[in-house]
Amino acid sequence: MATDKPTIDKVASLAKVSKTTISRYLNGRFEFMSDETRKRIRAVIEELDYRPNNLARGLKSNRSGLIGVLVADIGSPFSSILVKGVGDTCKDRGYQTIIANTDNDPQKEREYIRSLIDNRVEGLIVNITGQNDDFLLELKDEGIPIVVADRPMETLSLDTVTSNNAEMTYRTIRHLYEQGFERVAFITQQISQVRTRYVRHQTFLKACRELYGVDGEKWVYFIDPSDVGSLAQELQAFLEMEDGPAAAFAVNGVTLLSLVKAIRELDLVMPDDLGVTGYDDWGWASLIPPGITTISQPSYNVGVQSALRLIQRIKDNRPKPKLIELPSELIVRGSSVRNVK
Amino acid sequence: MATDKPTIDKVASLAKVSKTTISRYLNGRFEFMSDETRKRIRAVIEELDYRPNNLARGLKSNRSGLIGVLVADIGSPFSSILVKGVGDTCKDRGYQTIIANTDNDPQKEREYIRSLIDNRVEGLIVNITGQNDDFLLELKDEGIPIVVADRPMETLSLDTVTSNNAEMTYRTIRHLYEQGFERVAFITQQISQVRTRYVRHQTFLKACRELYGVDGEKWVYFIDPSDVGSLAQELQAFLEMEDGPAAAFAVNGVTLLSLVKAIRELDLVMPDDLGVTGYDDWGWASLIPPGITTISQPSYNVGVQSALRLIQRIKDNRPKPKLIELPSELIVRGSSVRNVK
DNA sequence: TTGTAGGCGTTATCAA
DNA sequence: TTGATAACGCCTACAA
Repeated sequence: MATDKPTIDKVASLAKVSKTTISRYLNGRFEFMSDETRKRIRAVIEELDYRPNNLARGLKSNRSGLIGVLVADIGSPFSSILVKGVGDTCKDRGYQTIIANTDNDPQKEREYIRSLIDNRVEGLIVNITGQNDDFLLELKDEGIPIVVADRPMETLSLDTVTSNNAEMTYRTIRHLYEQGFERVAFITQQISQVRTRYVRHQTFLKACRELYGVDGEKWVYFIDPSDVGSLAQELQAFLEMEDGPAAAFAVNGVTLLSLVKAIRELDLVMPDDLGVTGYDDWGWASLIPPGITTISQPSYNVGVQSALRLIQRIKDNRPKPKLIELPSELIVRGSSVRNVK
Repeated sequence: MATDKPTIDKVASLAKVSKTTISRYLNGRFEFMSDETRKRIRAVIEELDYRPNNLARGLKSNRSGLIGVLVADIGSPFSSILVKGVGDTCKDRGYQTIIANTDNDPQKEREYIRSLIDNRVEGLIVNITGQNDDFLLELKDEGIPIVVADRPMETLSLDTVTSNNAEMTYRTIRHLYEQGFERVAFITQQISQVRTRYVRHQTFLKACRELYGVDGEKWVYFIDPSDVGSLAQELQAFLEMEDGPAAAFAVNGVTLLSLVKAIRELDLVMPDDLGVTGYDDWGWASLIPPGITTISQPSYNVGVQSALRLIQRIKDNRPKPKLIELPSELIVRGSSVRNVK
């Protein structure tokens, strides 16, 4: 740095008071301060454009003003909008967010968490990979405030903010059923340990049993979203399996995108050849004729609520873990509506 | 925190050496350290799961290991992918990124920058709003390493990583011209002070002069992307203005999305009623029949290069500012290809 | 090869 | 109403 930043000592000497008084001023404790000194201090601070050093503050006070956020994939709209919700909320309350991207890699997740803690973040908002539960619980036991965003832990032993996955999945399958589709392909990435995928998968099976009276497993397709060709093949096979109106449900936005690509590759017409539904309304779903039926998640609000809960917990870490489930919205469009009778 | 974290003192006492030695160990200066003490220290550190406090480190050494990143809108794929590029690159080199979202608001931009500096970030990567040039230059003069990502400053007085906007815009208009479109609407948000918008706008005008021999201003439409209805009206007016094949160019991804929505609202057929091109290939452009012609920007790489340049500059802040222009790609799809002769 | 001591910029506890 | 002074956890001359 060319020009060295002014420190509290410099302010003190120019204002002709001790640094204790400056510190009081900085922390808004004017109770016993004469108006005169207060004004003098303010003048000096403005003059120097003095700003306290947060590292020093944090070191002394154990309050860094930093909140760590881990997301699985910042490149996906879900994560980035969630991050925005967190950021806006934290800013308003005097916190800065440090964001790290785990790429769904449990090892990266651990490394980043360690590093965030080294930077003395006051709390953590985690979109978990699902493979570090024990590690997270240790941290909790060490007293670090943690909120789990979007993907719950199986045990729910941490504060969790998510959306009503089971309900919406069921409702969507029922919608397809009521529209007269006679079978539904469930298109998903490997479940890995991702709890939302798991819940959606299980709910799908349940809906198949209760509505179609079948074991849904035969309609489940595990795919790699980047390999549209294979997906197209699988889809073809699904369609040829039986006659009658068929539909598909994509487990998340990335998968839905692949699904629509595969449909285009096969030159299928929605909903006649295949009814289409799935997770994540990312702006383009309405544009693809005849409009894709999607479940729109409250990502921004998940971010906001996670941040609020975390900040609460930073102030008082005693409360029992709480589960907050925010509602998603099923947006029905042409791709799942059969106009034939 | 329930269990207090171990400090360097604790490690020192358990390892029966002074904290100087521990500090040496932590910083990898084993040159004059006996193998035995080294092992002993390692054992104690593992045993305690000791990790140094970054705040204390940064306070003393003036190296926080933090890099600040400001983006205009983290919710847009452009920003979030850029952020990912920055994050990946920084992580590999031992830096953490603090990300802040300015919402294109110059005041927020200033506030965030101040706050990042309070946290002693070692450098800044900024997707500038374009209205804080003086402020940024002051910071530069104070010795803070800064890289401008995507949106250049008019004066180029800072390191800049961006893409070849002028070239790609010109090439796209020429493509439309060569396809026999007789006029081109330029759909844009308010330029504000956003340099990329400005450059694209100016290039459009230039292309109009050189190719069509007209003043392109009459074909420029300033729109609010969230107001699809108005855009549809304007588009209608543009189409009715004259006969002959007409096309449109959207200045960025957000605008392109609105444009396509408006086209759907008006029930226009691409490319017969309107040829469509524009910035940002965000995954869905290929899905909308007949496929939308887009310019795909190297966002990830802009992030990577920005980070690399910044880290270089953190090490040596003397070099003259450099402009790095990365190539974008024009992806021609059905929306701009006239198959009639 | 290792240790002593002082300081980084704050905050907090006393005492005045 | 204000000020000395001692931390916070680490790094680094300098000394041994």
